Order: sequence, then C-alpha cells, then structure tokens
Amino acid sequence: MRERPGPSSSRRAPRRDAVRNDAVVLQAAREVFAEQGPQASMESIAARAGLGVGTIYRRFPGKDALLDAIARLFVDELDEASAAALADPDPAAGLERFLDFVGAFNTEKRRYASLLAGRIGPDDEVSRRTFERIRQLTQKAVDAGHLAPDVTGDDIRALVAAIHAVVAATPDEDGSAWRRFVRIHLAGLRADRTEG
Amino acid sequence: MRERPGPSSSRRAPRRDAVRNDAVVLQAAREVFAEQGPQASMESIAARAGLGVGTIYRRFPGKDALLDAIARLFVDELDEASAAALADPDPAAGLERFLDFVGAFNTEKRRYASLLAGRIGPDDEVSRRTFERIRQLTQKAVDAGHLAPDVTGDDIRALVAAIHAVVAATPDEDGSAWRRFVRIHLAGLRADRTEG
DNA sequence: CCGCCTGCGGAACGATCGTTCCGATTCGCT
DNA sequence: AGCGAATCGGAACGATCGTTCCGCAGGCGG
Repeated sequence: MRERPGPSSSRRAPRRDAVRNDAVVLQAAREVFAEQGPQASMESIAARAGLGVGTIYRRFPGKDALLDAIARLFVDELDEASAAALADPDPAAGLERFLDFVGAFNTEKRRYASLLAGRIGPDDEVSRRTFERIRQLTQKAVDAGHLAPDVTGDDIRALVAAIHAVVAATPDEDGSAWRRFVRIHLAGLRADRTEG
Repeated sequence: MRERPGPSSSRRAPRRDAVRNDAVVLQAAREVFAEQGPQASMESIAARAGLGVGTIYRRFPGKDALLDAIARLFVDELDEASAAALADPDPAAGLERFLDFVGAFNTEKRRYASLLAGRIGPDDEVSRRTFERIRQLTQKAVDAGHLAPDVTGDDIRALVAAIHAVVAATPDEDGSAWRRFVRIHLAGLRADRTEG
C-alpha cells in the first residue's frame, strides 16, 4: 500500500477528455431539448455532442436526471435574481428589476418552457428560498407605500406565472407585450381596489 | 332494385352499438387523457371504453385526430362563451362574465391543459372568430369608459392566457386566487397609467 | 516510450406504443 | 329465425426509445 498524494485524490488525475465532456453533454442536451422538447431521444443528444450514448449514461443515471439537471440550472438562476432584487435598497426598484428579469428570462429561455413542467415541485428547497425572498421583497414594497396594503407574496408569485404565460403566448421575441402586461398589472397592484 | 327511403340513406340504419360507441370512445378518451396526459396509450383508452383498439381506429384516423377532436370541443365552448358575452347589452358586465367563464373553465378543465398545447394554432378559424369577438367586446368597454382608452383586444387576450397560468399554478380547485388576480388586473386596465 | 486503466462507442436488448388486419360476432332486415 | 353485412376484438407487426454491456481507444504516470 503506497501513500496517496492527498486525502481527496485516490489514484490518478481525471482524463482531459472526460472533463471536457461533462460540459459538452449538458450543452448538447440543452440545445436538443430546446429544439425538440423533452421527448428528444438520447441518441440525438449524443449525436449533437459528438459522443456515444454510453458517455451520457456515465454522467447521468438516465434521461430524467439529465432533464432535472437542466431544470435545476434555471431554478438556480431565478433564485440568484431574487437575491439580487432583495438586496436593492429601493424595494420598488428591486421588485421591478426582478419582474424585468423574469420576463427577459422567459423570453430568452422560451423554448425550454416545457422542460420544467412538473419537474421542479413546490416543495423544492431552492424554489422555497426564492419564494421567501419574493415574500420579503413584496412586504418591503408594501411598507414603502409602493403597493397597496393588501398585496402579498402570493400576488407576485401569480404575476410571475402570468408573465411566463404571456411570453409563451407572444410570437417571436417581442419584449413589449410582457412589459406592457407587467405595467398594467403593477398599476392594479398599486391601486386602491376597495371600490371594485 | 328497390326504392330507397331517402336520398341520404343508402342501404341500412346504422347499428345501435356503433352509435353508442361514438360517444363512449370520446368520453373514455377525455377521462384517460385527463388522468394520464397526452401520452396515454390507445390501449388504455380502449380498455376504459370497454372496447378494442380497432374500434377507436374505425372512428378516428389516429391518436392525433382523437386529441384534436377533444381540443376542438374546448375551443368551441370558449367560442360560445365569447358570443354570449358580446351579446350582453352592458359591455362591462359582458367582459367580466367572459373572464369569469375563462377562470371557471380552466379550473374545471385543469387536467386537460396539456392537451391543447400546440394543437390549436393561432390560425384556427374558430379561434380567430373568438378573438374577433374579444376585440369587439373590448372596444365597446373602452367606448363606455369602463377601460382606459389605450386598452385593446390584445390586452384581454394576454389576460386570458394569464388566467390559464394562474389557475394551473394554484393547487386544488381554489377559485379565489384567479378571481383576485383578475380583479387586480382589471383595476390596472381601468387605471390611468400615463404616469407609470 | 510503454503499460495500465479510465473512459468511450455503439451494437444489441427489452419494453412500449401506434397502427393494421382479419376471423368472430352482433345487428338490421325480411 | 335466418341471412348478409356492418362492426368488433385483440393478436401481431414494425418502429422508436431508454438503457446496458463490453471490446477497444486514448490519455496518464513513470
């Protein structure tokens, strides 16, 4: 039994091609899933990556795991945006920045929409963290008088879902439709609705 | 050669079981698709109907045609609702009645949501008729002063898409979430947004 | 440069599914 | 009741796809 170089490396350095392929597989999967939807075959992903199917299975237990990994990337990105928005000293600016991000994000990733369907549940830890930030951000905006007193995090969460739908229903990459939708809805969230 | 009873009946009365099965197949398909989604197998639909798969294929050319037929039922129902709303003498009441229908309709048919995905395009004749009615209804509501002057049919169409998303994002059959969402958005559509 | 081992390719397998087809069955008519 | 045709049931087929497996190539350490 020889001494090992370090506590974390057991025998050998990983092969360079293997390291490269980690990123290659994920990138190819993102492209092909975006073009063909979740029912794209593993074969077509492997072809796009310039690899064999076995190489994919050495990294991901199966197709579901591959889709989950991609979905996680998006959830994480949204979580970071919520953190940045909450850090803004002006709650109104932070909220609008966040909603802008949601719209732009959905527009950019419009072809990936079907991938997340039912893949990340409401009990996901990251999603819960994101919503908690939305809740705090909303409360700060209410306290500052930028939203009507009865508005809660649930209202903003509904708006986020609605933005997704509006972007999906809008052809091409026209950003004006969802921006107008957000402006209108924010006006409703600011308004005194005690009469209606 | 005998005289035939009429110009449209060629030989015989249709068999009673065949007439029954027309409705049986469609009902079974609706149930199974609602439970399992569009990827439910023809076999499982036939089993639910208590029939063989061949019986389904005698009525519908294939699975896609079966899904299209179901989607068409929903599109037609929405079209009728738009006609009823437009017939209301009070544009504001007609509009709110229509939006109420959309929310209730999506709640009731929540499990069918994935069936229509990409199945009925924007160039569908019935869908175009529906949108034209929405456009007229919106114009009447604007003229009556119930909506801000810059609101168009596109805004209401976006709201319809948003309602669908909010219903889908709400657990169970709680109708309060989308009702609140609609009330908020309508307040935004009524508001003078020249400042924001 | 050599030998060893990690990682790769892609054929093959089993499962699933949409669709077809034809013998058996059931119905309408006389 | 009996005949002929319309309709049905479900086995069988071909295509597709996810996954496994193992012989082989290519890179790493010496």
